[in-house]
Amino acid sequence: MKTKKQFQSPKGTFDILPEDQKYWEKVRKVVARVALGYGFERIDTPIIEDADIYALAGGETADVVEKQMYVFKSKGGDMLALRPEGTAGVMRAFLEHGMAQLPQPVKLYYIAPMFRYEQPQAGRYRQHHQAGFEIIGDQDPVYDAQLIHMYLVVGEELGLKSLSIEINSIGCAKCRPTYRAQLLRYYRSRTAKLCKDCKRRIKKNPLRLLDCKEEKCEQMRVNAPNLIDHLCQECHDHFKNVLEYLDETGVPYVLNPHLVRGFDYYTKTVFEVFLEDEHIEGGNEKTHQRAKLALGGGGRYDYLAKTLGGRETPGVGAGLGMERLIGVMKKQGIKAPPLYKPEVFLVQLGVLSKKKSLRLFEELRKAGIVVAEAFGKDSIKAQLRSADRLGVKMSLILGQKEAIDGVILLREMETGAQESVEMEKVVKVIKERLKK
RNA sequence: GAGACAUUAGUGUAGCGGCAGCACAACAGGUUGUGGUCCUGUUAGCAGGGGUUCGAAUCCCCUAUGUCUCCCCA
Repeated sequence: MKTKKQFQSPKGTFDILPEDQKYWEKVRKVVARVALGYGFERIDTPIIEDADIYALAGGETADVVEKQMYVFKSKGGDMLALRPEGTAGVMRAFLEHGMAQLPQPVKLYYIAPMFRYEQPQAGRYRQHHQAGFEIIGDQDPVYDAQLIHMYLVVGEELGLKSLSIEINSIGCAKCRPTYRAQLLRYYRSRTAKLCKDCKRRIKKNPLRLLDCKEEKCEQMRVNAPNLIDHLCQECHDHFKNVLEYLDETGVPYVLNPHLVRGFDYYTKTVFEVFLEDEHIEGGNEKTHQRAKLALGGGGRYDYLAKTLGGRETPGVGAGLGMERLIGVMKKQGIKAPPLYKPEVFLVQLGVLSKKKSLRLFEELRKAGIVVAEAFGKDSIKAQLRSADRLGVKMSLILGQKEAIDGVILLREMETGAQESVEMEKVVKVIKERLKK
C-alpha cells in the first residue's frame, strides 16, 4: 500500500516536545527573574513587521537583510517580514508608543521567535528563539556594562559553567568612516591575496574583513589598523568606562579587536558570549575545536531610533539564543525540574464508579492535588500499571463495591498497603499524606 | 548560494545484491478486582521518485530532510 506524504516540520524548524518543555520553562523563568531584578519589563511585539524597518536598521550590507529575511507581500501591498531579530521591532514600539515620555532609560525584555532564511545546521535554525534585553534612552556606558553583567547572571542562575565575554568597540559616525578608510587603504594594495569572500567584503562591508576565518586573511589582519586605536575621544572614553564598570562588577571579559556584528546599527560597544572551548563536548573531533558558537551577542545602537524616523535615542541591547542555551545546559548535565508530576492516581472499576470518579477527580484537582487517571482503560491492571509508570505515591481505587458503600481504597504504592477511606474524607486524608 | 556525509517501526539499531530482524516504547493478555520483575501476543519500518538487475534496504541518478564545512549568525 502506498502511504501518503509524510509531513514534517518545515526545514530548519522543530517541535519543542513535552519532554523538553522543562528546559524551556527553566530558562524562561530565570530570564524573567533576572530581567525583573534589573528593572526590565516584558514587551511582546508582532512576529511580522514592515520589512522596511529591517532594511533601514540593518543597512544594505547586512546579510540578514540582504538574503536571510522572509519577506512577503501583505494584502494591502505593503512588504512585511518575519522578524529576523528583536531590537528593531522593540525600538519601533518604543517610538510608536512615545516611551520617551517615560522615565529614561526604558528597560524591556522579550522571549520570542525569530526567523532567518538560511541553511540550517545544529544550533542554526530558520525559526529560533531569543531572549532579548534592551535598554533604551540612555547612553551611559554603565548600561553597556550592566547588560553584559546580566549575561553572566543568567548563566550563573542557570548553573552554566565557563561563559566568556568578548567585547569590542566599533566606534561611531565620527570615527568609523575614518577608520574604514584606513582599513581600505591597508587592504586595497593587498586585495589579490585575500579569499574571494573578503574581496567581496571590501566593497560591501569592510569591517567584516576583520572577522574572516581564512588563514591567509587572518595573517593579513595582524598588521591591519586596529579599530580600537582609531576611536574618537568620545568613543574611546565610553569604551574605557564600560571596561571599568565591568572590572568593578567582576565580569571577566576578553578584548577582541576583530569582533564586529552583523547589523549596521551597532555603534560603540559590541559583545558576544561564548562558552569556553574545553567545555564543549560531543560532536566529532574535527568539529570539536571549531565549535565556538556564540550563545548571544549585542551592542549599543545609538542611531537606530533616528534611522527608523524617530528622535535620536541611544540604546543598548543583547540577545541570547534559547536553543543554544538549552543545548549547553543539556551538555553540562544541568537538570530542570519536571513540570508534570502527579501525586495520586485514580483507578475506577465499573460503570458506576467511573461516573463517580469524574466528580472525585474534580474535587481532588480543585483541592490542588495533582491527580492522574486512565479513565479510558477498564482493567485495574492496566490502570495500576499507568499509576506505576507515573510514579505516584498513592492510588485511589474506586470499585463497584466501594462506590455503593461510599468508600474508596487508598493504596500506598511503595508498600502496597491498602485501607478503606470514607468518600467524604478522601481529600482531607490525601492532603495529610502529601503533607499539604 | 557551494561542497561532503547520512536517512531502516515512535526511539535506538542489525542487515552491505537473494525471506527486513532485534531491543526499548505503545497496546492487549497471562481465568474472579491489584502495579513494578517475568512470559505471550498485537501494532508498526527500508525518506520520496526514477534507473541498473532474474532479483535492490543494499549499486546508480534526481528530490526532500538532517549533520558537517564555506557563508552568516543566536
